[in-house]
Amino acid sequence: MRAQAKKTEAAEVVDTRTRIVRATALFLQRQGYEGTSIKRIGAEAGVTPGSVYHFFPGGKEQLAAEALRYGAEEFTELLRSGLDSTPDPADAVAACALLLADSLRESEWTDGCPVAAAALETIGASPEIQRASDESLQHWQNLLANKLTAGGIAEAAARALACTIISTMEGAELLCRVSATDQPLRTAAEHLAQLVRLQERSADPE
Amino acid sequence: MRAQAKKTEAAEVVDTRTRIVRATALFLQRQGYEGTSIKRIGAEAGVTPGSVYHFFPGGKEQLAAEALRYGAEEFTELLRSGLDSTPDPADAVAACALLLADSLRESEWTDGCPVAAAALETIGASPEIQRASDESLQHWQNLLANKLTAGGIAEAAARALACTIISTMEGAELLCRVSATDQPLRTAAEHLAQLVRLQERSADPE
DNA sequence: GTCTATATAGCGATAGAC
DNA sequence: GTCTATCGCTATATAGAC
Repeated sequence: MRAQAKKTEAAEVVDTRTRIVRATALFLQRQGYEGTSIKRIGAEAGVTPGSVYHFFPGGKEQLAAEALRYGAEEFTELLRSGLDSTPDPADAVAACALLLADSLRESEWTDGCPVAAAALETIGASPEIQRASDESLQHWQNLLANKLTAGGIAEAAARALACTIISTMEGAELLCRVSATDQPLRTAAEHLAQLVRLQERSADPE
Repeated sequence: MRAQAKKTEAAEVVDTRTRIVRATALFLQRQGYEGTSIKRIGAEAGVTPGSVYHFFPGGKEQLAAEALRYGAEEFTELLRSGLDSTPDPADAVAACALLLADSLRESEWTDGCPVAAAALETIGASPEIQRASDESLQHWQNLLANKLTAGGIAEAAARALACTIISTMEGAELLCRVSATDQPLRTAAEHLAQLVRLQERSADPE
């Protein structure tokens, strides 16, 4: 059999550019932006710094912005998975928080949100990264809002709820990782479900 | 009282060590841990790097841990101010979120939580900073829980609520700073007040 | 497209004069 | 207690061979 890539093979083969983006996304989740060097990214991807700059002439900032969007897509999948797990919006939101807790514990709290750390480090300093962060956070809120409106919650209330859900999940993730426990996200799951049910009742006073 | 400092003076006089800690706390809020250098800290404090190491032989890590606690105390004061503004726990919690929004907007979203950025960058890499972060987050939760129990909420429910309140405020701060709007924190204030009232009713079914 | 080699700068940290 | 000077290292980024 040839050495070339077949999707069915166990060891996935990806092109160099993708390996670089993946390595960057991983380090952004673990150490943020400033703590991640092009040299280490290259080493993880199996290339030299020169190759990194070949694909990303805009340097570290361009690479980070693209890796941030790449990593954000993974969290989008987690959200989709949680939201599709049940038709009930409140239960679905709780499922998302619990999935996140499981995912974080799996990496022993090392691999977190690809947006949070990099965004906090570069606010007001890198418009490129800030824009990518903002778009990811907005996208997640849209996914949630769609589920909530589909469940009968009014548009405005759904958008507000979606915003608070992302806020709470982001903050609870911080507390989980710092304390190395899943309690904050499990508690958040409970409270967010209560909050969703509260808006359901407000909108539908039968 | 010492001879050098008088609190009533307009231009506050502080000793070198305190100036270094303050400068570090400021940079931690703006750029996080990795993006802050000893050289810049010294420049901001008006001393050379050598002086910084004179006061902090443990280096950047020791200095950051102490500055983090120093900066956390400022947020403690903001929390106290919000909690003391009204006897009603739900209103008090909302007041805290709104005070935070005002404080962030005042710096044009540049100066954020002294814990969040540094903690996310150093999880699993600096036990010293991680411990200081954890203690600050726990302390804030204790302040909130006391207010909630004083308002008639049962101990366990109050602790859980306090955890979610800090989670939501931390996450909403991230969303506010990234989007340069106060909407996430204002929405969070509303939702957190609803959540507190919900536990009040559960505990006291009159 | 990937490499070696390097330019330039900044980093954390230390030694020792004053 | 504060300084100057510097060590050893790493950073981002570039130039050019292959």
